[in-house]
Amino acid sequence: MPMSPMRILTGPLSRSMGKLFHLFPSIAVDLPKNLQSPASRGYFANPIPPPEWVEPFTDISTVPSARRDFAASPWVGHIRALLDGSPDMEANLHGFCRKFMIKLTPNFVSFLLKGDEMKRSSDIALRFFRWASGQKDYRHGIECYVCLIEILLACGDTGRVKGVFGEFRDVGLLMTESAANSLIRSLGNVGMVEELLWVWRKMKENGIVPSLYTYNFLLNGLVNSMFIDSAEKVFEVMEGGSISPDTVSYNTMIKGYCRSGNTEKGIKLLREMEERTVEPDKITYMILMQACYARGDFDSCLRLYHEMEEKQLEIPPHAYSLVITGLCKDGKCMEGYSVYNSMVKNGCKANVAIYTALIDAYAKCGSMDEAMRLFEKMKDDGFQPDEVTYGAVINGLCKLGRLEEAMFYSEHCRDSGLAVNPTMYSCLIDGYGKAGRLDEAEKLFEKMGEMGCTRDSYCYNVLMDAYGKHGKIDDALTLFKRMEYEHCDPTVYTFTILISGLFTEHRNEEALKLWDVMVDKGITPNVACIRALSIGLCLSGKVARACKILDELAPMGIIPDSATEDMLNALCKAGRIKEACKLADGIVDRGREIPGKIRTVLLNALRKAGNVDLALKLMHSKIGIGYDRVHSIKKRVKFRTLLDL
DNA sequence: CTAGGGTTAG
Repeated sequence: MPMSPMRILTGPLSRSMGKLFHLFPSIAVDLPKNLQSPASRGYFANPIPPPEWVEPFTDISTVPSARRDFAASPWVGHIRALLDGSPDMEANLHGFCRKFMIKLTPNFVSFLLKGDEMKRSSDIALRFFRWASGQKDYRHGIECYVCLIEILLACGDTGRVKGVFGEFRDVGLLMTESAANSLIRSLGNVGMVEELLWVWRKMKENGIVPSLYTYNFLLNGLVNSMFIDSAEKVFEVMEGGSISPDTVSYNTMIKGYCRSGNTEKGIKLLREMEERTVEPDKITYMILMQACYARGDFDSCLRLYHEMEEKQLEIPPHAYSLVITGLCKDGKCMEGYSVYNSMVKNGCKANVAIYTALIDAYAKCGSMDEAMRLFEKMKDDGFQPDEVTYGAVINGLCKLGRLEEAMFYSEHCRDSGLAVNPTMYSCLIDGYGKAGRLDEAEKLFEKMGEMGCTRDSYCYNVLMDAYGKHGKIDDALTLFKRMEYEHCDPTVYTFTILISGLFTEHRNEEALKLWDVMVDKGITPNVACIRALSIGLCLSGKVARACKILDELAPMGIIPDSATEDMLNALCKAGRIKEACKLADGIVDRGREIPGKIRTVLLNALRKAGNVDLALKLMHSKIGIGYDRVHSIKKRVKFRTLLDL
């Protein structure tokens, strides 16, 4: 009986067969039917042999030597193709291994677990793992558990990891250095500290000395789970031991401090690095710069960038992004532009966001022409402006009242296939509204709907504001109803606009009703909203009522700190000094503020309102002073006496 | 091993 080609593959000739396939791919045609079209035998989901069939022979030198035998085996491609997650997967694997007399080893199983098909689905990995453990004369090695755990972790499948890890712990395999390092790294990355520490203990028990890498993985694990104190302790152990912390250890600790909101401590550690001659690298600076940026501390961000420059470190593109956008947000467009220039000089390409930030900053500081020049420049540089860029341009133009140009760019934006978004519409509506061109504002508001653009609360708010500011509060109220009808949730701004508008029309009761509606909806009033209400009430002579409502806010955890000042300012400005004094006395009587502070506030309010005489009178009197230190007597003169004197 | 896409509105 002639030897079947199938048998050749199972024997020691398999490797030479592999070479033959590479040199003469046409040989594959001569293979028995079950290998050419394995689907017909139920082995493969895909009738076309997978690329692995030939791929391992193309460049064997790239395969690590420990794995070379597997990678070079021609049936590896087939067995991988069997890992398809089909219901017959286990049966197919079983059939294939039997037919080719493939003996499973932990080394081979872990090799297969490292394949790409496993990364796609943790289910397949787990099923393969389970199938293998049921095979005769086979027991999983520690590397198999490590691979499986890493796959499950990569899939974010923490629940199943816990199960598999428990099993792994119970099996009682001997811990190895590489297994410990892999596990500490991967468990650390997802913050499974309990399991990580078990591995650490096992490692120590088995006399494995942790390396610098092991320590760094441990630090990273602790930091990722926000165990900063523990990380600090480990770090101290390193400092006192034979393995000194390196740049990575410092970077990890700095990341930890930054993540816990302690950027200052992170910067302090950077200085310590310098003292101990551990060189900070670009990653050190990136961690710190990002932390500073996230906090809005753009000055520190810039300082760190300059330090990087001085140290002649390679500056990553993202660092430029942070510095430029930071400067732009601070309104320092010139400085931002100068950093942009150094970026270009260093061979870094800008991007849409950097251009957008610069355009926005120039527009906001009044250099609209410079902003438009950058807008053209970015296009010359090969960047297509996006919705945000158009948003910045349109906003800038609207704020300057250059509405026709703003409209032109919104059309231009649509013509370039970009959506005109609610942000742009709200800018335009606001622009027309502020210019008193209510018809056009309304038209745009309706057009949005026709264009299929969903209106957000901003769009309603700006139109409502326009109505309110032009004496059309009833139109604003109608729009408010429509907003509710169209399922758009009002915000604190919506209520502020309506409350101010109603007070302007002396419709106090309605304003107060809306305030209650707002509070009932669970919307927390902000400073502007409180100001609208308190000033509105004060000016309509209801000072006591204003004070009462403000007092009611305290139990809700809202401290209206500038409300007193706002009210006194409003009353003084309206020349209603008597009421202002009464209010000042009332606040002191309630014990809400110390008399000295109220005295200063009232004095400033009088001064601001141009009432110099009374301001001077107050300044030279003892009015409002609560405690006479010299005579140790409690003594307070009512503010009301200011007018009686 | 440690860092990695921001930017627009009242």
